[in-house]
Amino acid sequence: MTTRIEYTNHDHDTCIHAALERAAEICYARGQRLTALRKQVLELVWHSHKPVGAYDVLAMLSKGQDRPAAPPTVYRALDFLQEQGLVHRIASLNAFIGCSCPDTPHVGIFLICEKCRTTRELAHEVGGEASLLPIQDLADSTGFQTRGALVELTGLCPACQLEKADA
Amino acid sequence: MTTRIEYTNHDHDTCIHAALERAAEICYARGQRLTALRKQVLELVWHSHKPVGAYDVLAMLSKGQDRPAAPPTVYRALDFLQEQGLVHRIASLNAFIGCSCPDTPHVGIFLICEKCRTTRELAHEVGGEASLLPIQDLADSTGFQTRGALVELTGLCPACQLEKADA
DNA sequence: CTTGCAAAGATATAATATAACATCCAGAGC
DNA sequence: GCTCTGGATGTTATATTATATCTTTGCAAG
Ligand SMILES: [Zn+2]
Ligand SMILES: [Zn+2]
Ligand SMILES: [Zn+2]
Ligand SMILES: [Zn+2]
Repeated sequence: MTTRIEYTNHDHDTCIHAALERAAEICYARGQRLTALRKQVLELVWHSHKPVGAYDVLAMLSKGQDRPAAPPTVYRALDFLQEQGLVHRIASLNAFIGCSCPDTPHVGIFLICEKCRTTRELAHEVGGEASLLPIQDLADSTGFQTRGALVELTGLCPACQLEKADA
Repeated sequence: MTTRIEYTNHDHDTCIHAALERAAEICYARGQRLTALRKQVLELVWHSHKPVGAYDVLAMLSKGQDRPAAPPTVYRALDFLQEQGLVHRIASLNAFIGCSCPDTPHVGIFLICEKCRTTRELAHEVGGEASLLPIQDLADSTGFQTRGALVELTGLCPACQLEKADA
């Protein structure tokens, strides 16, 4: 049984804070440096439960600064965060989202709402990784050696289904 | 049991020809116009079993022309071909590949070789669509209403595994 | 102190994709 | 045949995403 998460009416500051704490622990344990910039980018990515573009991060990062940041600044930070498994890239949106379970490496499985863009990661949930096995098996049976994967489902989140029914 | 397809040493002209024939039939049956340009773009996408970028198509299309084609020309043709299910977009590569089973609409499942880029579509094969069911079920259990999906596995194709063993 | 190295800054440019408007052309109806 | 019409294509400009390259900074080991 999968727990249903409601993103409306939740204390998102807690989400952000927890993510930053865990990121710091993980990087410390691995001898990696979660610098101020990297931490700030991670915080901006966690700004919502919707994937955020690199240039959105760039804009947020630059807001109120005398000199705006340049693209490589953001991309480098995002590269680091991806390497550490702290964020995932959503290929279908050219955007990034914080990983909800960065402790162990995993293939991300994402449910992306076409209407509100709210995106939920399933991989870490009960049965998440297991649900990939049939595809893996099929790939194996063709002699393919899988090293990475990308699973993105698009559709309507529960909240947006209700809205649609109202209209 | 899945049939193993070898892309080395096959008569690829036959692949291309068959794909164009079927595309013509499908478009005719649907009252859609497979114009000369669209057909040419489809042929260029089928040029290999590797995903091809829009600008690669553009370059091939423009070769030997007095005035080179412009990006919208190619993107419009690719949009049409995608709508008709004749090509798929590979999000992780920003590239396009001919669909090997365009008769019925389906979610593409792709095996992408990291070394030679040869890409194989599994969705249409025995068990292909079925292999998505566990993920679908998991999505359903969270109340998500799935409308589309994207599955891309990266790794090594059989041929490149052998090469690696040689080295 | 200085030397080395990773991170970040700065500049330029590449690669991918779309907006907006003009023109063409095949087929329907007269 | 002629004209009207709508989809397809041509054309120009620009938006969006990402990277290459070189310089500077900051920190810590020796
Ligand atoms: Zn994750
Ligand atoms: Zn939604
Ligand atoms: Zn072939
Ligand atoms: Zn290969």
